[in-house]
Amino acid sequence: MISNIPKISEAEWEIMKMIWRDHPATAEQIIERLPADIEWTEQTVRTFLNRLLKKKAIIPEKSGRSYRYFPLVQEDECKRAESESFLKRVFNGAVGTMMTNFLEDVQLSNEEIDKLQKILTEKQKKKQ
Amino acid sequence: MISNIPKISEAEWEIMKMIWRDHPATAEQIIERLPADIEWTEQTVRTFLNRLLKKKAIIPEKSGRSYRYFPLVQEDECKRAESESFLKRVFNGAVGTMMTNFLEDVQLSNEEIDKLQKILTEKQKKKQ
DNA sequence: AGTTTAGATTTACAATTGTAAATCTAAGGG
DNA sequence: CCCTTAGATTTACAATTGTAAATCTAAACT
Repeated sequence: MISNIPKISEAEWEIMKMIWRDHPATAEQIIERLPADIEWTEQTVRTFLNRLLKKKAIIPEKSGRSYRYFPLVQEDECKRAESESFLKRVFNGAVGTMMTNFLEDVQLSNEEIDKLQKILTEKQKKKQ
Repeated sequence: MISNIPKISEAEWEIMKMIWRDHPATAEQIIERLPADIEWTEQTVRTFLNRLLKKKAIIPEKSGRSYRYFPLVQEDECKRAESESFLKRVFNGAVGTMMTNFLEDVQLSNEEIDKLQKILTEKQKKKQ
């Protein structure tokens, strides 16, 4: 089955992240919970919700006078799709290069480093 | 100085990658060298070139009847900008999560694994 | 019941993007 | 010197996106 993940725009991602994190969510709630650095009017948020509805990324459930929204696409799948697209576009699909680039560029906590190393070691074990 | 990296669209990335890899490049050359799975007419490619010119991402140099294009923005910087944007949009800026996700999802060659591990070890050393 | 109003729905509108076709122009061929 | 033509430039056009305003509608208040 071809998992049909709709194309989610940058602004829509913001909305989807809210809904994934905490659903069902009303427009109201989403508006309240938006990160402080985002300044969208209510109308703007409702527009994005409608576009996500049209794209079948979320599904509404009537609740009193308003709707509660549930995700219809999975966070994991969307992340994977978006990651693939990014990887291909920017790094020609070369994961190694991409990783190296990130690692060199960014600082990580000791815990994060440990975790990554553990995953790598696991991967290596499985290989031989 | 605020390094002014223009927003480069998906199609434009394809062109920029060609120009970074091998410049100066004429429109002709770029068209020839495009990956086989991309089917753009000459006009389409020229449109993208013009848009990149307008965005000051490339710079032309007259050469006979045609132009040779040079990159005006650096590959590294563009990659970094694009990576940051992706990271923020999809993973809320959490590099660790992103990395973990990728690592779990993707297969790497032994060499790549080694290289990544080396980088991680380096990073750890520097920390204490 | 009539009025306000919160939320939903419709409409708007410019910028960007993907995808070119149409047209212009100068250089090379006859 | 005129014609062809390769490449450049201009124009096109629908879809998507960011950003809402305008309007509709049903519920809540008086």
